[in-house]
Amino acid sequence: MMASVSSQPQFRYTQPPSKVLHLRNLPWECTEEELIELGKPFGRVVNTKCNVGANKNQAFIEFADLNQAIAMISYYASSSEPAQVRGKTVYLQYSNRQEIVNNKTTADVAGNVLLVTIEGSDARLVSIDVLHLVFSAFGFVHKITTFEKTAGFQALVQFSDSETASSAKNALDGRCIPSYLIPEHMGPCTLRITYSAHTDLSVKFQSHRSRDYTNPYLPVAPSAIDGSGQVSVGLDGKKLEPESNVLLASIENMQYAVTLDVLHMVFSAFGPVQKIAMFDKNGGVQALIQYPDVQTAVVAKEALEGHCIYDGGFCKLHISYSRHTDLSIKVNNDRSRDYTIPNTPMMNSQPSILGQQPASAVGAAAQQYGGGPYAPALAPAQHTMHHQPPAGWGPVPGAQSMPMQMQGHNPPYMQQGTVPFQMGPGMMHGPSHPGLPHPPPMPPYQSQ
DNA sequence: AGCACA
Repeated sequence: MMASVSSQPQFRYTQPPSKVLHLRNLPWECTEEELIELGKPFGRVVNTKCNVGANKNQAFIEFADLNQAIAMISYYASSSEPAQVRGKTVYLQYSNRQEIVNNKTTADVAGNVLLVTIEGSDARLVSIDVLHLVFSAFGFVHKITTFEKTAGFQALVQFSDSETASSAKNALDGRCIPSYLIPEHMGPCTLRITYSAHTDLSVKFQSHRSRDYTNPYLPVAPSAIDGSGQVSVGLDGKKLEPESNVLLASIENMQYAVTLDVLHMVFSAFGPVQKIAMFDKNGGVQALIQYPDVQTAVVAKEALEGHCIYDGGFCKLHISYSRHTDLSIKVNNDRSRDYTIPNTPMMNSQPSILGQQPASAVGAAAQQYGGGPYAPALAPAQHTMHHQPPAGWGPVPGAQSMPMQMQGHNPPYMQQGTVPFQMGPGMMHGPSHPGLPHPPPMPPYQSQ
């Protein structure tokens, strides 16, 4: 006999699982949006096709992953409530196809990330800040990445949700960037917008090509296109970030421990450091460093941005201006310290971490800056985007084993005609001495 | 119940 199934079985059990589901008994003019809504609770719907079949009341839903399709089938297999669209029960089964084939791409499926192509002869002169400004009018922009493709200059703009992204797309697709946001000599820049298949962009650090605005310690550009003074200054990609006496340093590729004292020494090369607060952010370490004045912070930022605390691209600093002006240090510990409080035990808590006191280290390093043995450590890093992971090799003293050179990179810390690496007192040369920094090759302390 | 070429 027949197994006892309900009078209207929603499922056919003979189909092998597929990430494509076949739906039938749909209301007559079911939209793709309704299909997405139906499938959304179970996973990411990457494609749909509706109005298929003889009576145009069938459809397909394709999930990103087979398990998501299984989840939907499984749910409704045991649910007392059948799957419904507009109150009408729809019947689900695995499709006998493995993917929906149509001329639609993910670019037509609404998502929270937009793929923006900037058209125009001067398209690549459009800065990421202008893009941020334009798209922020529709909601909080989480991240932006820009890149050059055969299609031209493109950007991925990430919103919180597809609704916000859709409103931006609807308003901006085919439109030009407002002329007051770009210099007069630039021709019109038209935006062509589709949906991206991305849902969360990977932005490793802030740069002129990519930004992550979800970091609360980074300045946020004006959220509306209001024509105020700030909007015209974003073309160099930097000016929207107001200067501050407090720097936000994030540490990339942190192979070695970077302690509060290391940071204090590095940043003290430019002037008195008043306060430091370290914290973990997005799986990395960041620190806020407070100077008494903006000028000192500017000098420190300019000198340190993109430089590495340790050789071999380790512990690369990315520095921006914080919106803070005075840090609130509640307790002095190994993560936060207020150096302006006279009776505070500063180095005492970790008496022997440093080979040298910061001041002497700075003095010793000062003469070396620009070509001496210590210079490599904080030379400008040119490969800011894609460092090779250092697995398998350690920084070994001696020119014969410069790993980045061996990998065919132009080692950013190498300076022509100089001995690339020499050991010095207190120098860091491998993971066996974590916490020992290079003396920072900084300009001498300037008190003004 | 049924599975498409836009």
